[in-house]
Amino acid sequence: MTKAARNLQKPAPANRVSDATLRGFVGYNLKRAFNVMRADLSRVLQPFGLRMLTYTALVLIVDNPGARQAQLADAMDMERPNMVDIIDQLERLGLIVRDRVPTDRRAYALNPTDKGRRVYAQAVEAVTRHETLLTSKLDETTRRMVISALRQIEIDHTEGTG
Amino acid sequence: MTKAARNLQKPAPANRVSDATLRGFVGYNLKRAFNVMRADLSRVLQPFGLRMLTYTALVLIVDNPGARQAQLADAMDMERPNMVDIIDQLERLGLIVRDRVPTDRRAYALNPTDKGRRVYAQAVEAVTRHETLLTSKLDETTRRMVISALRQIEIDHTEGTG
DNA sequence: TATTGTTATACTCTATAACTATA
DNA sequence: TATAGTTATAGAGTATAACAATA
Repeated sequence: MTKAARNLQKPAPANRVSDATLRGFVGYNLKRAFNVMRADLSRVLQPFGLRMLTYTALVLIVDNPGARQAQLADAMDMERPNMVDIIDQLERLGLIVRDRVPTDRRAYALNPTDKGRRVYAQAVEAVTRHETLLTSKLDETTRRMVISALRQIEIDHTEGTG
Repeated sequence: MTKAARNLQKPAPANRVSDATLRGFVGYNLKRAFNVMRADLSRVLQPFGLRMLTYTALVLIVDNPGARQAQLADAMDMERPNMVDIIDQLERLGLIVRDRVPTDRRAYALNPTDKGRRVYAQAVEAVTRHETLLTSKLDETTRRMVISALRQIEIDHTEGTG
């Protein structure tokens, strides 16, 4: 029996599940698009031994040498404890170092290594290609408008909370 | 010492972490907005004993009574094993039932209970209010454009993959 | 007292492999 | 052989509580 023939035998309402109710929400479409993006990004970052968050942290450290973990956690909008493993991994990969801050012996100044800067350049390039594919159906104006709208969603909430 | 005064004493590059490189990517803004949405949605759904995925599944089951788990997993773009716990939870909450399909004893027809339909109505209303707040800075045209663009991102990838 | 980094822990979302009972 | 649901397991991304060292 062909797949089409099989489908015809299935009960009508169960034949194809409709998500029409949910499709009207930005939140639902946001979740779906995010999932697609994350799965694809993971694949792109795998050759570098990176995942989404270690990639993000590496970019922030190269762009902001000397930043502390708490500042990084703040910038990534996450809790401090979750930074520890991320920084551990980047250090183990030899991409960054934890330098002691002489004026505050509680803190670490996070700095990229030469290797870290090289991997940064390669990874950003790979992610840029990934982004191009991801948004291939959007013209530049739409792409910018989406970025702007997503930021509005984020900022809006941040204002209301803290 | 005031917070502003403290900030002035910190080393310049570490003072404020810039994510300018990442902000140019749709992917990064997507992730940030998604995180905000998810945290807020969890709070909204908590009074119903629901989380993001159980809410999604409940809506799909009420809108598509009789659907099987595999179909639901397909609609939610997730692997079948991950549906089990979601359906278990909805069943334990008394919101849905697993009815045996007479013509295929391997499968379950998922159906909402009366309580499930009531919670559905209340939860969708609460999520609608949440969505309104989330997108309060976007006019209706922009909101629709964002939904359309997010869907393009998702569909684009789906075409390339399967 | 407050902050930095840390440990411990738990919850949620996701994926893969392999099993059972059916078909 | 293939499919529906399941079990077991692992990897990511989150959050909270509490601690030691330092400010």
